[in-house]
Amino acid sequence: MNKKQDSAQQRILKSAVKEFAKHGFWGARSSRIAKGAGINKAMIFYYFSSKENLYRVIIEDTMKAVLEDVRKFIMKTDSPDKLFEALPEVYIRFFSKNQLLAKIMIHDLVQNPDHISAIIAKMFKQASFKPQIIFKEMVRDWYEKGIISESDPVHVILNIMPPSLFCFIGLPMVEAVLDRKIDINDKFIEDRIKSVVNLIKRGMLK
Amino acid sequence: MNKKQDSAQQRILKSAVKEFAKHGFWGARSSRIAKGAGINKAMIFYYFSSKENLYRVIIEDTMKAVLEDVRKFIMKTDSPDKLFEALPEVYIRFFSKNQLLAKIMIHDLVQNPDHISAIIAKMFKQASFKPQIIFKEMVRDWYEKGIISESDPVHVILNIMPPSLFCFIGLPMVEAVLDRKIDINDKFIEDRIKSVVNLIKRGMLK
DNA sequence: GATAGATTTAACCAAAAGGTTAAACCAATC
DNA sequence: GATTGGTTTAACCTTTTGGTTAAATCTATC
Repeated sequence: MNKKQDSAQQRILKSAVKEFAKHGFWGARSSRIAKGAGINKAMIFYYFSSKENLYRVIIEDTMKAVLEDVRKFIMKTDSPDKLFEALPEVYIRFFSKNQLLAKIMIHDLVQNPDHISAIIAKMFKQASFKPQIIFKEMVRDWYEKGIISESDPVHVILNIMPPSLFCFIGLPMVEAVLDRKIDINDKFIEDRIKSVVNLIKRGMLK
Repeated sequence: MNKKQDSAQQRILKSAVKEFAKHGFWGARSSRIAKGAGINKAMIFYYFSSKENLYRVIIEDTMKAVLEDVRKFIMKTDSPDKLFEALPEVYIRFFSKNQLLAKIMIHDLVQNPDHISAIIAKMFKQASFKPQIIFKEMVRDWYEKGIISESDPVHVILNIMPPSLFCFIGLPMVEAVLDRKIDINDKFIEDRIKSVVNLIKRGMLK
């Protein structure tokens, strides 16, 4: 730990991310967060006023970071080819670097679906670009031109996001099914990106 | 509630499934489970001895049911065509009927990856058929014959499972992104199956 | 209708949880 | 070196939790 480099606040945040990822909101213990951060438990409440608020800060920071990455990528893409390459890549790279955040997000999504969707909706309202409209129009346009084979934007997203986002969470099941250990190294990440891009391009582009 | 038809044990199980799905293991409250089942809290411990054991029973029953469904389907399939149609269908149908169980499984997978993989491993050891070997050999064989384009069984599974399994959990995010309500009715289920089957067959078959 | 065994209950308990508090500490400013 | 304001601590408090217990009730068998 970089107890001297990081401020108490940052150390609390780092420790909390680990704790929430491992145990979810309800399983997380503020005493363990304190211990992990090497500070007194009272400091959590001094800086973040409550466990719930600390959690909220983490979720919102995470979502902002993901959406910012996605935004950067999506703005650069004008053709389905590029989009179907860029989206899996940005998701997989982000969540392979931030596997703890992926876990926290999944937790939140399962336990409190309205929470995360409210955050997304709020961010989109504030943002200058409107992914809802951009994405919907893109898909309709491409389908009408006969470029892609899937007409419903809902299924387009559901075909792209889960194979990218959930691969880290689902891996233990795959390991069990195939009776083989898989470690998430650089090669695995590159392979996963290639496989998903290939799947999506061949599966949805005409 | 069918308080007269179901036994106390069954009512506890039903109520517990709801509670665990909504709040996860740590967020679940035995008092709420009791209330939901319309029985005294002590009965939970009378029949299931602990909250943890109640949880274990539910997880194991669920896994058994899923694997039995999958087994039935996989035994009937000898060609990649059939497998790539059957797998998404069995997953999507099972978890659309048992969305609460899907949530519990995801919870468990995130919070305690070793737990669920140990259950799977144990079941496979007891089972007469060996999906690990069958699946691995199938994929290798098909790849060598040039039937499929993905050689790694890990990625084959990661391309099939998540778009099927996680679609119900991920839906709130899709709703937020597209700014549209989506209800999971029969038509949605059929569309989802079609879309995934299409994606996988076109994406991985040569 | 007495006995026995399973089922159900209200009342209780110890431990652990999130959160508070008041005092101490520390660094900068005057 | 006294004052100020942010930071840190140990000790404490309240509520809630999973879990227990001993007595009561029901059910069936003889």
